[in-house]
Amino acid sequence: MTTPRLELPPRYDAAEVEPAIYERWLAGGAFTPSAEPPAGAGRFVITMPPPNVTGSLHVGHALFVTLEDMLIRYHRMRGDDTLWLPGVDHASIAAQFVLDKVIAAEGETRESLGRERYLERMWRFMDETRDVIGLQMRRLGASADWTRNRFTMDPMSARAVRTAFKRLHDADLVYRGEALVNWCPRCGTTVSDLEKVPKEETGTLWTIRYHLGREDGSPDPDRWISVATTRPETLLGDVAVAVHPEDERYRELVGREAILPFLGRRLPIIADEVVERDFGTGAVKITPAHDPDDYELGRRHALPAINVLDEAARINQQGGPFKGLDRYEARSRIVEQLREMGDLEEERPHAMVVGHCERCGTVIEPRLSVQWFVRTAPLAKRALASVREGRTRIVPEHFTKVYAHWMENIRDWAVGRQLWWGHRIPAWYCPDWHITVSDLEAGPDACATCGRPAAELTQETDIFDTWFSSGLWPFSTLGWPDDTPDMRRFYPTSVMETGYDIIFFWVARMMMLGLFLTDTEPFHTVYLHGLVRATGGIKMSKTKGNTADPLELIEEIGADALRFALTVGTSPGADQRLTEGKLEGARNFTNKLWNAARFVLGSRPEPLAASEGEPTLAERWIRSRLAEATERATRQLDDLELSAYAASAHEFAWTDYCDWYLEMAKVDLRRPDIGDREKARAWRTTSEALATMLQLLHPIVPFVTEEIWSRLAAFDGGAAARTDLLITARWPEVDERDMEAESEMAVLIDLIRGVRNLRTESGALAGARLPLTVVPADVAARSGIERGIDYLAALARVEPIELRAPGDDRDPPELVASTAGAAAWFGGEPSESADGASRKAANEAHLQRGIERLQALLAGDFASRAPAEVVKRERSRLADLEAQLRLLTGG
RNA sequence: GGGCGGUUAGCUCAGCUGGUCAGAGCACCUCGUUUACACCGAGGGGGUCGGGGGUUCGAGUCCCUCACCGCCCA
Repeated sequence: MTTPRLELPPRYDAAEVEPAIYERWLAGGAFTPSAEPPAGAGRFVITMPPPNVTGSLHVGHALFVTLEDMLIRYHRMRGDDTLWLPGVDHASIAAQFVLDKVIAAEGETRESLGRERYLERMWRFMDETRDVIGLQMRRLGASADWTRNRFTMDPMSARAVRTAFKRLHDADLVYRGEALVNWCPRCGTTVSDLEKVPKEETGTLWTIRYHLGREDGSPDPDRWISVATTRPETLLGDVAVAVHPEDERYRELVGREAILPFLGRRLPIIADEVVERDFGTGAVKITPAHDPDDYELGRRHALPAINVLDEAARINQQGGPFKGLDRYEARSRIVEQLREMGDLEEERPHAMVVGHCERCGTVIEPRLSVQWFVRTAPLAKRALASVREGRTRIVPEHFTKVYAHWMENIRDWAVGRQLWWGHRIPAWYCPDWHITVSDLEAGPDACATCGRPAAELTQETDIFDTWFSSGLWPFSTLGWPDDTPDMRRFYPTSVMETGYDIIFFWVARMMMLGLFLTDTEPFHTVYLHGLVRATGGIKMSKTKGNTADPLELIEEIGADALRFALTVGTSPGADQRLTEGKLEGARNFTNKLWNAARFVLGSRPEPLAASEGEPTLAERWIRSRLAEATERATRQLDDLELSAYAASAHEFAWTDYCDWYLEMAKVDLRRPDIGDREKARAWRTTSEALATMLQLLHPIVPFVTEEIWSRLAAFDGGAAARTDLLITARWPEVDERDMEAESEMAVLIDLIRGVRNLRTESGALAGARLPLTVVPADVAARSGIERGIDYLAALARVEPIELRAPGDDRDPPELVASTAGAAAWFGGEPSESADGASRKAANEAHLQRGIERLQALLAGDFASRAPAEVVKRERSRLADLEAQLRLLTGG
């Protein structure tokens, strides 16, 4: 019999294989849902969290692509009507930041170009960038429907944004008002809390004397109240001094006035419970226009708010002598002059947290301005109820608390941004400042209030916060507000998979807007992944420092390995560290699969006869294990236990299939007396089990499984239904288990392990074939061992084997392998090693301890109070241990 | 200040509704070139599950408390 030699290299080369496989999937149209939904199918839809258009693939993207792709591939194989809709986000502030740098190199600025030309330039820039990240995602194997690729600045999205705003406005959920916002003086816009990065810094805490006012309003040179501040320049906007109502030091001063240095403004001294008595002097200056806490306090006490900074954070005309100075310049001048005046009481280093602009690093300035707001309370109420009542489930569950806490304390949402790149707020002002909101692309015909013609109206210059358009993502991408076929077919979506760090900024907004606008939860499950932390990186990519570049990793170890490593390491809601060890292990796994296939393909009998005969124990066993593995994988994927799925599939492939089954299959295939038909059957089992295993593994390691699948299809003349691509193959059905085969094999595996162990203990040569005596515990064990005796001989390297009657344990030597199903020892010249006796003693002691523990347990309340089933299990464990001990001691 | 997590083998982490749950991978030690794979195979050592209380017949698993670490919100 000739075994055909295959042209497969012994090492799997992912870089060689992967690109071609992706092309095959694309060419097969595998990513796009069929024109008509399959009859009777379930539905599974994910709208991909749109990455920033200016970004490039990082390891966080790699994680989400992997997790979503895994779910999508699984459901596609299940036969569900499956859609994974990709897209990119226009990222106003990030895009402007990047473009500003580009045009700076060309000697231009935003202002020099003007809004219109700047936006034209931006659109050209978008032509270069908008597809980049999608193309990078394909390297990971993302099986997204690129025919439905969306962009948050598409006309489709623009219309959804206008419509959403109009509907919110019509429902009185939108207003224009004054509020304190995070202002980036360099970017010239409001930024959200998300875009404000807190950094710990050592600043200075200055203590300043505010002299008390006399009757005539002049400062009393001898009496003052001291306030502490880290931002002295804001004193120009001070309107009061506050103390705690129960602070004895200041009680008598409450109700009096202090005089603001430089400007002579009269500041009432007021009492409020929010003042921290232990901080600084216990008296604080109140600057409502430049501090969030002061703003709140100012509202409670009906104080005015005086804005002293302009858009570039320079002191404005309110700042008297300091007008025109930059905030930091003003700070030092003010400190200097206070010192000269003798009113600088103290100056000391102070650890504090300062908010910086995520984009440009500039210190964020709280600034009072007029903004568009969405009234969130009614929206949040519904969004909270959806989660509370289980219509949308958050995974992991404990994030429900985080979500609820935020929804319960929600603040109105400032949706305007003072930027150019984005969706312009569709509000128009007439000369009398009447506001008209329109969802028409061309804007309103006339003022809704006074009827002035469109020509007299001017549109709001602010644009929307980028999160406003991404908040509409699950439905704007499907054609909302139109009643499109996609809306009807794919909405609401199924799982929103994203990072926990944007639960408020994105998930919460999608919930609120989705419920309000579509009257249904936009998804039934929110799966929150964690962050991928820094890594040492894989050996060969040290140039990048400690950031792992997914594209480099894919080059080195393959997309499958990267996917596998990321998945095994992930746990919903928790961060992970991507280590070199994990990456290597994952690469080794793809190589293991490759080599298992190499063995199967290489051992195909030539020619391949028709199958005949009853399956061997190994065949029955692997089929049963496969049934169990299928059941498990199905349940884990259904339950979103993605890391557990990857781990169990790995375990099955490596341990059950490769280590045990293939080794036993070798025994079956190489039986000297085997007929062609029997051999064909045995081989087909290896190949069919491999095929099923590939199906189970495909969602996590799609490339290598597809590659093997195609080679198997080309090579396996007999197997049907394997001609198509694996990506569109059906997920395996769960077969019946064969419990007899499984329990017989369990005894056998246990015994083989025991004998291998005995070999080490007795110091026998690893390669030497030794005679073995086996004493089964009972008849069932004996029949299993008998059936698998050739496996025992081969895998434990023993022969001949004397298989005795159950319980026939005459003349055991010192060293005995003792397992639950059988005892065994080497026959012939018992090779006694030096530590044999102590080994035996240790084993005896171990068994003895176990027995005593169980005896004590069963003698106590346990026997009467624990469930019968549990007691029974412990009793049989005890019996097992006792039997093992008897064999070991020869009595 | 409020809230939410975490603390399990040298490292990275699993352990669902309390009852083989003390595990996996890597690392480590010993052996091994049997024709899929040394990116491999066989065997092995290693943890009083952060500390202390409590509930229970029984607790990494529930409750209380303390310590340390992290994140979010203010």
